[in-house]
Amino acid sequence: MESEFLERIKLGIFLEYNSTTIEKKWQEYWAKNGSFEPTEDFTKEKKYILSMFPFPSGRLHMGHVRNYSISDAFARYYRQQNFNVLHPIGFDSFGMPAENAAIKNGSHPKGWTYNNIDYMKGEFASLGFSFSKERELATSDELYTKFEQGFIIDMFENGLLYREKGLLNWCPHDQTVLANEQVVDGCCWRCDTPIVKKDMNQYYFKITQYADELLDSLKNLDGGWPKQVLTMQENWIGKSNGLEFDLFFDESSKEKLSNTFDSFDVFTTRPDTIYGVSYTALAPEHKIVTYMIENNLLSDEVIAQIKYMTNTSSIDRQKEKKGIALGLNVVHPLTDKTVPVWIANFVLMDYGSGAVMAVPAHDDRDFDFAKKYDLAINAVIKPYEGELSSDAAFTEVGELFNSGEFDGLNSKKSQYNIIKYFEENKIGKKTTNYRLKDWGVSRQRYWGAPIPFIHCEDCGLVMEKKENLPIALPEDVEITGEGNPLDNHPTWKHCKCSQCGKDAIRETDTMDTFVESSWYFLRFCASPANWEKEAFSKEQLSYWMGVDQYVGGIEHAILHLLYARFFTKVFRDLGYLDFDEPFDNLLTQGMVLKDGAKMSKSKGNTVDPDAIIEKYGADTARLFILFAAPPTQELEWNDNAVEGAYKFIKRFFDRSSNIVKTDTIPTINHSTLSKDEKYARKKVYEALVRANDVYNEKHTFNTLIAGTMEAMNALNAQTNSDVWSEGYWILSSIMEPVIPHVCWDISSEYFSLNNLNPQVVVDEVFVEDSVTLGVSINGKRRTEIEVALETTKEDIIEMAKEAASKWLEDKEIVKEIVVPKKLVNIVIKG
RNA sequence: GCCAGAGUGGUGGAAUGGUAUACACGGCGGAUUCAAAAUCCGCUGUCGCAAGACUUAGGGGUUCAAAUCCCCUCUCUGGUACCA
Repeated sequence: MESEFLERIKLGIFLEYNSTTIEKKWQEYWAKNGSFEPTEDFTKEKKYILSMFPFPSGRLHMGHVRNYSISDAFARYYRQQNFNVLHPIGFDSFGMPAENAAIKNGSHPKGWTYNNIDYMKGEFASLGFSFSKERELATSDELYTKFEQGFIIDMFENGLLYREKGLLNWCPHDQTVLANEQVVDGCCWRCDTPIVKKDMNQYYFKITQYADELLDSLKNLDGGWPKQVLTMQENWIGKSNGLEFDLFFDESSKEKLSNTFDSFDVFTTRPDTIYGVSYTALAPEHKIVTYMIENNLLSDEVIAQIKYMTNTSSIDRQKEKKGIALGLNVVHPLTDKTVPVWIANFVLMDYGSGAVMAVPAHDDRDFDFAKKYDLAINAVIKPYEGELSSDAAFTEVGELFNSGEFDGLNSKKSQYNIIKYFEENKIGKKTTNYRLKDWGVSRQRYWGAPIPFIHCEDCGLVMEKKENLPIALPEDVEITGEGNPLDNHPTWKHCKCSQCGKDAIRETDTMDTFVESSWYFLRFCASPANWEKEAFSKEQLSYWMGVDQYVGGIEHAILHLLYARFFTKVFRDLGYLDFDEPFDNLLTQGMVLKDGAKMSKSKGNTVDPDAIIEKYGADTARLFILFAAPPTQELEWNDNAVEGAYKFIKRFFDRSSNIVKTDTIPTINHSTLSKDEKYARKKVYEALVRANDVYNEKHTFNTLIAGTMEAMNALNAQTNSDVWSEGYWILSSIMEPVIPHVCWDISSEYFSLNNLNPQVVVDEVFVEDSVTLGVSINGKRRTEIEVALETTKEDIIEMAKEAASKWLEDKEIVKEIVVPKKLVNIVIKG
């Protein structure tokens, strides 16, 4: 008997799949029913599924679609599993592109931003993402600014925010300061302009106070976070242990410096090489150098060279080692020999103390410099095997010599002894240094949250009163690209001192936008009913946090993810919350490529999500994106494969006509089924088993989709309508997180939406009467045998030998191995 | 340089010690059609007429058995980089 659909295929009649109609219908249904709002019933088990929120640039790109397709699959799955799911979205809406657009086309940053947000909300809806609507927010909302400014004040009061003059990274194009984390290869992370150093006042978050904890608690994230990200953060924090000690000038050098300085301190991670010190080097910005310039102790020519060094961008400074002898000497702390003091361009003022001891014999960098300027190279470590070479520095572990009482020690182990010696004689101490710097957060731009401080002539730097928050941006500004619009505004900055009431000046710097993204995930936990009243409550935070699954791009591995961890720890210490880490599990999705390159406007290889939705529908876009590669890998766009995804959905929709309407899963007597029918059931339940595994553990949606396709192929090879119905009951349930619209449509048409629930695995479908075993000779597969399930091991071996007799002639059988239900391996000799 | 990750058909990828190449794309052939699209069916790792042999970047090792574990080399990707 032929099934109805085979008849229809012959006649060319299909169920017409119209993505637009179906998707619109269900999007309206979800919106009307508030289907994706979490409940406030905190007795239910929860899942907090979060994707990194977008900057409202105007339109979604494929990277966004991938990001939210992944998080939406998680959210929808856990909703099916009866969890209380929080899957919120917002917009990281402050930032320079809004101002750049204003400069370019005269729009107001606010209007530009909120227009974009409206458009992008429409795109989210058309993709069927199951975001909570009630909790949508934009970080440029005044309500958001209000609470953020409150936090800033709290942090300032607790010494976690301070203002200081310092050498800053300045982007000449964007006319603003950048954090170290925002300088990429010496250039601005946004516009690629080479950075220059500028001396100015700036606000800093004291992130270095948390350096140790940020590093140590990375190990608690092991397993939940990709290793790569953990390593990147570890390297970024850059903890190193070593010895810090003072180098004292000799008498004549002290005189030259008019006894203003008698020493400077240096840091080394290689105290074992201390006897090999043959020169020392200061950063060109070092205070001793500055003193010498100011007091005319150096020739004009030398001063010009120093100025050149300090004004060179860090990229150029790295090209060639340059040095200047200062004509000063220090005394070696252990040998009392004099050691010359140099300026070297490779010594960085902002690491350690801006001065180093140099051991050319055992450090590549010091070696290059010594060769160039013909300085002494004193070896003090020799290899355990082989000879020391004079052509290169020996940087391995070896045995100490020419090192006084430490001779003969293993260089690695001697570090402890040498540090101990320095400490006992009070000439130095064990120290830890970090690469991590405090986070500079002020920006000289308009479109950001104002820093809520006031400069008063009498009181100095004072905080704004909390009841006056938010300090909102003025709307009547001119954005020209020249200077800081807040500073140029005629009235905005004039205010009264919050302490003495006298006329004062408002701080015109605004905050780095990474401040907003450092706590938005906490704001989402707040019940919208209380949004006006409070930023969030401890009770709500302790229910929803930490984020069970965070999904976003690897490009945020350091910046955002480090700052968000820092804020969480600060908020904990300020008593706002009581956990240590914000994100329990992190999935970093790969980039979307086309023709092997990242999709970008400048390369002209973008694919517009709206166009794909219009042509094929949101379900096709989502299916392709989740099927083409595992989420953590790069995804190569392929128009043909998109077409393939569309065809699968069409087929999936069309064959649903084989379902017999039912409100419960059909009961099937498995033993009465034909071989094809049994096989189809097995494939369906295999897909179910795989689905649970994928959603909970492996996150390889591509294999879940492949499993569904296999099950469809198997269903297609049989005609039992109960098997069809059961198959669809399960497949439309496990595929709902991926292609929600078409699954809801089928489910409502045939199952009264009763199948979008946890599905029970039926074990009987996996029980088989016979099994095919591979037969291998010496591990190489040669043939196969089909055996009944209860066949004894001996019989299996006999059958295998017979089947493989061709390969066994004249051979001695050494061993026979039977792996139940898998294979037989026969080991032969000769 | 250092640190991490990866290398499987023409392509995206599957298999995490047990029948390598699932699923899909592309290609080829067929059915349907006046024709095309759509749809359906079949074939498709390499060499070979076949029997068969070979095949997971390359080399070595462990094991009855390795894409998978270990060692070496190469290549690619990402991060970081004169960090003392």
